Formats: sequence, C-alpha cells, structure tokens
Amino acid sequence: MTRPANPTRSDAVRNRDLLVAAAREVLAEQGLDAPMSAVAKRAGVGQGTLYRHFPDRLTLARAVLDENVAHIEEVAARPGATLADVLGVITWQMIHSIAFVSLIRLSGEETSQDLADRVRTAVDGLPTESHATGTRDTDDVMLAVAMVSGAVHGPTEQVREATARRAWQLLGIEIGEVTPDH
Amino acid sequence: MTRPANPTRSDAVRNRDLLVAAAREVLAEQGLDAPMSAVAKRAGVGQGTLYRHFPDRLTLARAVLDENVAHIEEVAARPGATLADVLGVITWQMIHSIAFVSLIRLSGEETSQDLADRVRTAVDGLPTESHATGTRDTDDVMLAVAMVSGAVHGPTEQVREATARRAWQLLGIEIGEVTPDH
Amino acid sequence: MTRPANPTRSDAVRNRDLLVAAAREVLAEQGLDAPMSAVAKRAGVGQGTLYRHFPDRLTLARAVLDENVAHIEEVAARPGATLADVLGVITWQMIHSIAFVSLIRLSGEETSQDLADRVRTAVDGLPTESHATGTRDTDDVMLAVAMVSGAVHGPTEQVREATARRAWQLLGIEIGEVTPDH
Amino acid sequence: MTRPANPTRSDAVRNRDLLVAAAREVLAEQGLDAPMSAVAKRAGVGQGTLYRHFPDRLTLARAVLDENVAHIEEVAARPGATLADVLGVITWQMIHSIAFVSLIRLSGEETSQDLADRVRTAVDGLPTESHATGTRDTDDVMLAVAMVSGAVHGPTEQVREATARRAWQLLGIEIGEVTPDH
DNA sequence: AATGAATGAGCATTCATTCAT
DNA sequence: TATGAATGAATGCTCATTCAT
Repeated sequence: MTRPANPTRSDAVRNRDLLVAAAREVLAEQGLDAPMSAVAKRAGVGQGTLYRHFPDRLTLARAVLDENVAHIEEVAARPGATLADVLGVITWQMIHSIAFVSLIRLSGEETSQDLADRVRTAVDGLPTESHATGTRDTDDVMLAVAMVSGAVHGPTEQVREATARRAWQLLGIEIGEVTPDH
Repeated sequence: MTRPANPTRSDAVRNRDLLVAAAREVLAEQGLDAPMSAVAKRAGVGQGTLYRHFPDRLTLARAVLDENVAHIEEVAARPGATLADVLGVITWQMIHSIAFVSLIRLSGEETSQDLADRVRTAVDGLPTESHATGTRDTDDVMLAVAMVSGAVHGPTEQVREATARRAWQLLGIEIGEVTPDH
Repeated sequence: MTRPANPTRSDAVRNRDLLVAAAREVLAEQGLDAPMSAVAKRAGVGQGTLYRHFPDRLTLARAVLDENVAHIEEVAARPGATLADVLGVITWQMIHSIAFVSLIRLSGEETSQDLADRVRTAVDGLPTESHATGTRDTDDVMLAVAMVSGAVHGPTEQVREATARRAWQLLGIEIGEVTPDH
Repeated sequence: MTRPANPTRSDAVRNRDLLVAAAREVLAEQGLDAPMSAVAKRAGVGQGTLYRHFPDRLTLARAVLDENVAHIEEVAARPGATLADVLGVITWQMIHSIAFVSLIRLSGEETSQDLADRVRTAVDGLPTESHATGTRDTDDVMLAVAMVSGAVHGPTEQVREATARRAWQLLGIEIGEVTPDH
C-alpha cells in the first residue's frame, strides 16, 4: 500500500483525481480540443486549480492516458495473461474514448513516447493464445494497434466495435474479450 | 449594344486555384483546424475572397480533397490499372497530407461521404496484381486504407513512408509505387 | 410631361428605377440597416451600378422616400383633397414600410430635411374635413405624424394599422381611407 | 479548514456596475447597435469580462433599461405620486437616451415585453393630477408614451425636450417636472 | 492552496467600398 | 457604363492563461 502519510495534502490528491476523472469524460466526449474550462467545471473545481495540477493540456491528457496504460499494465501482469487479453482491453479503450484514439495518434510525437513505451513493455513477451496467431514482433503489435485505431470510427459504440473486430481480422490477430475489465 | 459584361472570370478562376493550392499546403501542414485566415494569407488574397469562393471550412476542405480523389479516379481509370497502383497513390497522399488523413477520418461523418464513395467506386472492380493478394472485398479495402492512415505518423516523410509500407505488409496487401504521379 | 428626350440613357434610367424599387422592398423588409448588396441583388444589377447611382446608403434611402413624398404631393394636389385624405396615405406608408418610419425618424437630422419640408408644404393649407378636427397648425401636423410613427409597431400589418388608428384618435385627428392609392 | 473561498465578489460587482454605466452612455449615444467592444473599452474592462456578465447584447441592454424601469417604479411607488410625475420622469429618459427610445420601440417584440409590462404595472392605477386630464386607460397611456418617443428627435436635448412637451400637449396630457430625479 | 473573475489574443464572419475587366 | 470579384476593416465571440482575493 503506497498511501503517502501526508494528510494535509488529501484535498490536493482528491482534486487531482476529480480532475483526471472529469478530463477522461470530457475528452472522451469532445475530443482533445475540449475547452479546459469544461474539465474544471465538470470536476467542480476552479480553473486555477486545474492549472496548478496540470500546467498544460498535454499534461492533463497524459494523466488520463496514464490510467489507461496502468490498467493495461495491470492486465498484462496477471498470471496467465495473453496478448489477446491485453489487445481486448486496448480495443475497448479505443472504442470508448475519442481522446484515447487521438492520443495514440499523437504518440509518435515527442509528447507521449514514454506512455507508448510502457505499453510496448507490457506487451513484450506476452504469450500468444494460439498457434494461429504465432509469435509477434512487439513493434508490429504496436503498429497494429495504431492501425486499428485508424479504423475505429462511427457514430455508435456498436459500429465502432464491429469495425475494430473486422480490422483485427484483416490483420490475422486474435483478440480476447473486449472489456473495460474494471 | 448591351454587352452583358461578364468577362472577369480570369481573376476568379485564378484566385480559386490559388486558394485551393494554399489550402492544400496549409491543411497538409496544420490539419483541418488551420485558421482560415492562414489560407487566405498564403494564397495572397483577402479573407472576403476566400469566403466568396468557399462559404465554410468544409467546402474548402472538400475542394482540396476533391483534387486528390479526382487523381485517384484518374489513375484507376487508366487501362491496365491495378488495385496496387491505386493504393500506391493513396498511400503517397496519406504520407504527404495530414489533412488527407483527417479527411479519411471524417469520412464516416455526413461530411464527405460522397468523396469516400467516389474512392470506393474507383477501387471497386480493379484487378489485383498477383495471386498473393487475391480478390478483395471493396469494404475491406476501404477499411484497410483507414487502418494504414492510422499508422501514418512520424516526424519525417521517410519515417511515415516506411511505416505505411510495413502496415500494408501486415495486411498482406501489395501496393505499387508510392508516387504522387502528377 | 417631363420625359427627357435622352434615349441613350434609357438603360441607366431603367436601372435607377429597378434599384429604387428593390430598395423599397428590401428596406421595408429589413429596415435601414439592410446590406447594400441585398438591394443590388434584388434589383438584378451589380454592386458597382448601385454605387454609381447612389453613392451612399442615405442617398438611396432618400430616393425611396422621394417617391413616397411625391405620391403624397400628388394626392395633396388633387382637387378637393383634404388633410384627412393625405394623412390616410401617410398612415398607409408608415404601416407598410419599416424604412419609411425609420426615415421619418431620421428626418430631424440634416439628412432629409428637404423631404420633410416638401411634406409640410403639401400639407400646408389643406382644408380639414370637418369642424371636429378644426384648423391645424402645420408644425403640429408634422409632429403628429412623427408621433404616430412612434406608435406603429407590431408583428402584422393588421396590428400596426389598428395601433395607428388609435394613435390618431388620441390626437383627436380624423384620417381618411388608409390606402396606398396607387 | 476548507474555506470555500468565494470572496472575490468586490471586483465582479464593481465591473458589472462599470459595464452597465458604460453601456448606458454608449447606447445612449450610439443606439442599440453600438459595438460591444465600445462598451467594454469605455468600462475599461476586457471583452471577455463583458461577455461573462452579459452573454449577449440584449441581456446588456436589458440591464441598462432595468435601471430606468426600476427608477420609474420607485417614483410611481412614492406616496402621493401622480401619473404626471411618472410621465415626467419617463420623458426625461426619452430625451436623454437614444437607447431608451429604441427599447420602447422594441417593446412590442419578444425581447423586452417584461420591462414594458413593469412600466405598465407601475403606471396602472396612478391618480391623475387634475380633472383636465381625466382618468386614463393604461393601454392608451403606454401608447401615448410610444407616440411621444416618436416625436423625440433633434440635435440638442433642449430641442428634444421642447418637442416632447408639445407632443404631450397635443395629446392633452399633463406631465410633471421633466427630471432625472436621481 | 483554491476560487473564479479578468484579460486579451485569436479566429470566424460580414459587408461597405473599390476596381479590373 | 455595367459587372461582380477583391479587399480589408470591423465586429462578435471564444478560450487559454493569469491573478487578485
């Protein structure tokens, strides 16, 4: 348990969490260009507080993605986890958040290379579920994720999920359950 | 003699072309959100002129894409053209224009369905070059294009081209020369 | 008959008439702030032509009012015309043209004093129809017209006419038929 | 202690007042179409501040008129107040503010019906000062106000006041002192 | 440290006026 | 002389960011 014994900061920690949660929702709905004020309002804090925690839009977006990545890492670390399992989770995230897709898109940039690297590390060495898929080069897996993200569009989550599934099929890669796994 | 006096077309046509060319550059560099004023400035015309020709941003973007699509159609219509040839041209366009990628991304929307349809029609029925590729369902080809667009990122055109080529490989689809073919 | 024998200018005269007619409609509908381009478009002429005939908005507006005033003068000059007759015509004009009311409003300014003077002259010395009204000071009549113009508002012509009639009643002034008298 | 921290009202209240005062002046001088930026500049605040307090031009105009109407209500509520007193105050406001006149003009519209209603309510039931005037129907009084507003024009306040007085005379309505009564 | 008001730059859009043809 | 395209100033409005409290 890494609870920092720092009781006076409990407010700050709480606000940070509120902001990340709010940003997740707002960015998912409106995309990366959403007004910062909308995030502050949804979190129920002042604009100044938002800027205290996240000096710029990218820092905030990265904090959101960080939780996504942390969840991916967690799933990957489970005993018996397979590549398919992890890809299922990633696919769920792509389907449900415009921002997540946009952030993957920005991953090539200097902006969030570290996050991409963490996903790569998590994926690296995971066993593939069947011989049909075969062992994958990690770079190729990351590229495949980016490719599927390019396919994930459509008005409803149902449409986006169907498209994503077909995209994985075209790549010949099996994925597990598409689930938030929260 | 009451000459109708409607000769001033030379300016107008020239300005329209200047604007589309400027928009192509600006949108390629800055994406679909680029300021309209930047387009007008690059074209060397006033803002009013831009709005006279293109009442809104989408109309302008469509005019740009229209030329891309027209070129794709032209290549597809050549005697002996194959799917690989056309995909090579499309790939070149994706590598060189952020806007083109963004527009592919928007294709699902009401915005530019007609343009996407024209590409689909152009692609439909093109012969595949080798037995390795096999006959392709047109929907899958369009999905593959979207997928590759998701992979096309990177600081330089060289990197983007290499990534795009690898993406096509993962899909098992052969493409022809990556060329503007102007 | 004051038809000037100047055949080469027939086009110009025709355009002037078209413009005044268009301005009458457009100003009546949209008020004095209507775009000049809307007038030119409605007249079916170019913007340049409009500016050739009417260098500024006020000149154009005055030309419209001039026809109104000319009609008032014509009615006033008829044998047997009474003040009530003329006020009926004026009332009709107020009811049917936002611009006419606005122009009356501007009449105090230097802008169209001459037009106001012509109305005054036309009104001056007209016999009143009945002893109920009595002889009127011309200045007061002009003021009364301005006052009624202040009352002429409402969504429909029916409402505006009813309000105008009540306004004249409050002033104790009888008016004749409310008619364009074209 | 988690002090809610909401003390910053002083600035906000002050700025709101500055804006209303500035708007009063600017609208009085330039009418309802005055640029919003002119109001912000006169108030000495940024444009954003203006929009924070008044999201659109009508809201701002209504805030200005609200003070006028509040003052009318206050005078009407004084013990012993007569219709003539209130009409005197209204007349003063018409003479000194183009905007007030314009707003009376707009009263028919959906825009500020509530304000017009408040004036009507204030006027309703006020005693008339002398038998010369007699009891007035409230609708007629409101119409009379609109009529006088139509007469209030002229280059100087002196001219406008003289015209307004004559207009009331033509209506046979006595008014009290023409005064701001601040 | 939190709040939310203030700032002002930035972008979209309209329209009066000019001018090339 | 007529046309209508071009210009660019003006205005509305929206945020990102700063700062007084």
